[in-house]
Amino acid sequence: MYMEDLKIKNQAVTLVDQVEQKLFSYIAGKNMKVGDAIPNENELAEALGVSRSVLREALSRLRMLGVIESRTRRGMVLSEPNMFGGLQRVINPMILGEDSLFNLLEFRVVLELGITNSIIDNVTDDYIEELEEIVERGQAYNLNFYRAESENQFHSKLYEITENKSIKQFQEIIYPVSLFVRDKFKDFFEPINKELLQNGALVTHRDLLDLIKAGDKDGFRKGMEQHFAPYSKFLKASKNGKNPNNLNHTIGLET
Amino acid sequence: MYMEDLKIKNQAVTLVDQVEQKLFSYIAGKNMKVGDAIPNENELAEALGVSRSVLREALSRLRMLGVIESRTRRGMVLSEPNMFGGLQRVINPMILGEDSLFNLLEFRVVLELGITNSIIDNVTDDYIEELEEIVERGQAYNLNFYRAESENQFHSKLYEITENKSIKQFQEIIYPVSLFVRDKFKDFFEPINKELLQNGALVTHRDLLDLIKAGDKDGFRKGMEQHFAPYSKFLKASKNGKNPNNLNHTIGLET
DNA sequence: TATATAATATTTGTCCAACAAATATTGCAA
DNA sequence: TTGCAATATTTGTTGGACAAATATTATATA
Repeated sequence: MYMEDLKIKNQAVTLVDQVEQKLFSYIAGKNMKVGDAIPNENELAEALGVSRSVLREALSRLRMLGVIESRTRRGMVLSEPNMFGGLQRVINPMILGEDSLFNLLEFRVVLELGITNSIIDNVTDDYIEELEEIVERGQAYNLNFYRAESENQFHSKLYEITENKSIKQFQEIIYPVSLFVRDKFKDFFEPINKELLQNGALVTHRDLLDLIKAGDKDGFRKGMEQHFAPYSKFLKASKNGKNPNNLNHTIGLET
Repeated sequence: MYMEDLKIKNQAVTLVDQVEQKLFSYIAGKNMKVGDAIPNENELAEALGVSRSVLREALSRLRMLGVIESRTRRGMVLSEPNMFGGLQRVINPMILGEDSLFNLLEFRVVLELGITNSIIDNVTDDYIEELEEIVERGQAYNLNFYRAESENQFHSKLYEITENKSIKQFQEIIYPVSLFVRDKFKDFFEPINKELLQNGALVTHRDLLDLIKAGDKDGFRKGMEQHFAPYSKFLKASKNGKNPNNLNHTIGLET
């Protein structure tokens, strides 16, 4: 028996939770496909032995996730859910703790390093032209902090090149986290960027684009690693000083 | 005006949707933190000008996402949401279309290639020992299809080494997709694995572990790329034959 | 007075009944 | 057969009621 099991549950599992569970297993169990009809509310409520209100609270959850759609008199049908709809909702209000924020920042870096091969493989002349325009529009105004617009467009375009809608959607949802962290801890990032600039180790979007054009997988990946160096340093520092509150202190020691 | 705007909405935005939206902006707007109390249902319903039922259907959604917790008589408080709770729910029942499944498969490959650096940086003797045990337990029984248990444990452990809970949770949710696809299209994977085996190009978990122990970042990454080669080939084939129904045909042409 | 116990009030969880709005179906008329 | 009107059905929304849990208050006892 694990210690967790001893924890007093803040609330017994509610009827709605159980119904939600049953609905999901009903759908999964019947091997239903998108477009298939679902019994109407009265039938479901009776079959489940709960009131229509409880059922509807559960159905409301499925509706939010996009698992079902419903129209008056036409009933409910299964639909293809938006995989990251839930993520989008909970990220928007920044109630996430710093641990989660840092995890997401690292997630983004990892993801972007992971797609480098795919980018080189998939890139076309059209894509390169679009990247060119984005880079030209985004003249750096402060170290490697590009104008937010161009910054976003450039990285967004990289994901677009993978032609993987899920990855792209995910990136667009968690991208604001990078901005948030970068802004909140600018005291950490600015000296690092300054140092990189002095050492000539700053990898700009222009540099990255040139590497893409050269079709140099290893070079491009290493370029990306260097481009994300400030984030990597930040994440490393945050891991050493476990407690986020100590972060500023940790930073003071490291710079 | 975009064409999309012309599309007949399958249903006007419902009251519950609007209330959900307002609740999220309420939370975001007030800069609320975890643990903060939320007005009780009657107050909220009145303030929003909707019935308690509608409000509760919206609250039910926030509860599912873990944004709020509620207990009888103690009211509702903000809580730290589970970022991937929604994803977990919609992935479990395999109602996702093949496009989404393939995207998720690629997502996994990308992610695992992206964490290779982090793994080399973070790995400790303890982790290596755990990996050793996992590899020993999992003697290959059929080409590079490891016993499912060991397969899962090995890759799961790699994510664990990153010490990023979000990435690990994400991986665990989408991992079943790999198994599902691999099983569904085994006619595609088996000849490829056979070919890799004959060419001595099969990278096993043992090989990967040796690369990790050597601390060889480039080697480890290339090893992972090779380890995922069957998936990469599969994804490439699926992209060429756009229509998933043609996939078997495409495969026939390519092998 | 301090403490334990009982009564009370409040808040979420659940049920029920009704009506509104949309729309599929049926029946009727031209 | 086609077009239109009446009907029925299904989801959307409201309001009220009670149950269950628990915080708060009042009461009784040492």
